[in-house]
Amino acid sequence: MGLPPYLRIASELRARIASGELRAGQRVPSTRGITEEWGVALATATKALAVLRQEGLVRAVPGVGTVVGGATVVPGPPRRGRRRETRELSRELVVRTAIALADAGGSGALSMRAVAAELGVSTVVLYRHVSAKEELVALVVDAVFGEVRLPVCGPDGRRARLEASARAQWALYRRHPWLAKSVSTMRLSSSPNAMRLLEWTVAPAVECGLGTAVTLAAFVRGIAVDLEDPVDERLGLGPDALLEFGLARLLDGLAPRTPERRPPGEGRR
Amino acid sequence: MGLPPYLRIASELRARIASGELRAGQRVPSTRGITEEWGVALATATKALAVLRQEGLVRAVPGVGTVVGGATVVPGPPRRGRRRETRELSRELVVRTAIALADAGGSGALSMRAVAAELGVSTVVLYRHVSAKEELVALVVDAVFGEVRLPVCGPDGRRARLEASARAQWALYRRHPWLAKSVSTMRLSSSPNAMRLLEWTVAPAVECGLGTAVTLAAFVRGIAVDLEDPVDERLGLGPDALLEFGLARLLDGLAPRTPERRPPGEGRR
DNA sequence: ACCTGAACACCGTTCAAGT
DNA sequence: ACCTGAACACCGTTCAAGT
Repeated sequence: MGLPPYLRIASELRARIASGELRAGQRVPSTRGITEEWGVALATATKALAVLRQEGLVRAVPGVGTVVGGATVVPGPPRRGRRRETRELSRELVVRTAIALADAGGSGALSMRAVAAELGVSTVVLYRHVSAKEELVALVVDAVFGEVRLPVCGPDGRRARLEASARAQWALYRRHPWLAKSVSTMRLSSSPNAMRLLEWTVAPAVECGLGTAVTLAAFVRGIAVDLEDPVDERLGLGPDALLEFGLARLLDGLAPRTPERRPPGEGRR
Repeated sequence: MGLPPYLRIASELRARIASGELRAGQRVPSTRGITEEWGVALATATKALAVLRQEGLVRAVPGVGTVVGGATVVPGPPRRGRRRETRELSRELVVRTAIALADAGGSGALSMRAVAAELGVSTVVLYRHVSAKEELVALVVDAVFGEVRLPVCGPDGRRARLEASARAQWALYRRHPWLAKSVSTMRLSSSPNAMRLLEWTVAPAVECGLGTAVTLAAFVRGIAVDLEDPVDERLGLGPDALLEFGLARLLDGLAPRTPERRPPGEGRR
């Protein structure tokens, strides 16, 4: 039949829902899953899911994925006081919805129009909460970096702390494969939560400057941009193996196991 | 006046051309220059130049920038044989034009429609030479990596060779500030010229595996993504200082000055 | 057979008309 | 005063109508 692939996939999924094979609350295939099952590009998978979302058949749930069921209330913060029952649009809800869409559909799914549609409001309404998409992306990145839980008395050895920081960042990029691309379009230093992480990385006991933390962060992000697309194995190394190999070597340079050199004075900020 | 900023800038530049302040062949301000002179975003600068290009007042010249003068023949390869005089559209010319546009207007200026407009053909024509934008970007990246001139008998010391490779890559990213973002949307391993560079990096004499070259490349690219936007100095370090600091530490790890450890067997491909 | 204008399905952002 | 449909200026890609 002559349907474009994304419509064909959408109607196959629609049939699965209609037949009861996929029930309300159950997850439909993720974009990644769709690219594998149908052998199509990420953009096609994203569009297929967007069709079903538009129809109200499925919705994006933060931290879960795309599930069957009409767009209802995105789980919000615990209600306090006697506010009226209807969900109130807030900057936080906009940001949370954007994250849910990106988690479900990749970086291509993070658009002003898609966020508005998911919330059931017209696009212009978003501009009451953010000045432009650029600001939304910055808020989204900051919110995601806010997920990182840093131990208050973390490891004090330099190498251990740098490694802990790098692994925390890597875990974040793994959890949100679209994140590295979004980070690449903004200044990480404009995110308070990212700065908090960088400063934790080079806490006083570690005795090195912010440049060390930024170098580490650039390396981790440099590998993480490959997380969104399916790996090709031509290099014989997937992103995880690359991270392990490169991180070990970088730590050797930044924090030799036998401490003999201290990173040059870069100004402790 | 109520004109949007990009039209205001376009008409100011138009006036400079009309008055003779900017003459045929001379360079008009680059997008970077416009962002600084008028205090606007990169996208605005790009749009302003696009207006003038559409009008045929200026054109993008590979390796030079945007210059005054109607869209005529982009300098092509030396003509051989007795082909007719009219410029013939080829995949190579499409790629060269795309590079010129990106050099002149940043990564945002690399669009199918803009390339077609610059060549004076309709957009569909491009699809006779590339299958999709994705392929065009891959070709553009490969062509740019082809600019790197590698010494046939390069440095044989491991550290010296790794450093030479990293600096060659950095120079490329500096020359094409949009490159890192384009590379981030594709697999570097799909570019023959990039693979050539990676293999040169870990030539037999250097005694390490491709993983070393890929680690180095990920680090350099991770810092290079910040090259397109104007720096903020909140971290106290610009990309150049970051590269110097991080590269030195990474080399310490990958190729210690007193060679005592050899990178683990990663398979020499 | 070849070529391309117009369309389709998007995008971010703004304006003007409506309540 | 507030809200939003429709518009504007894009984007990548495809189709169908024209020569």
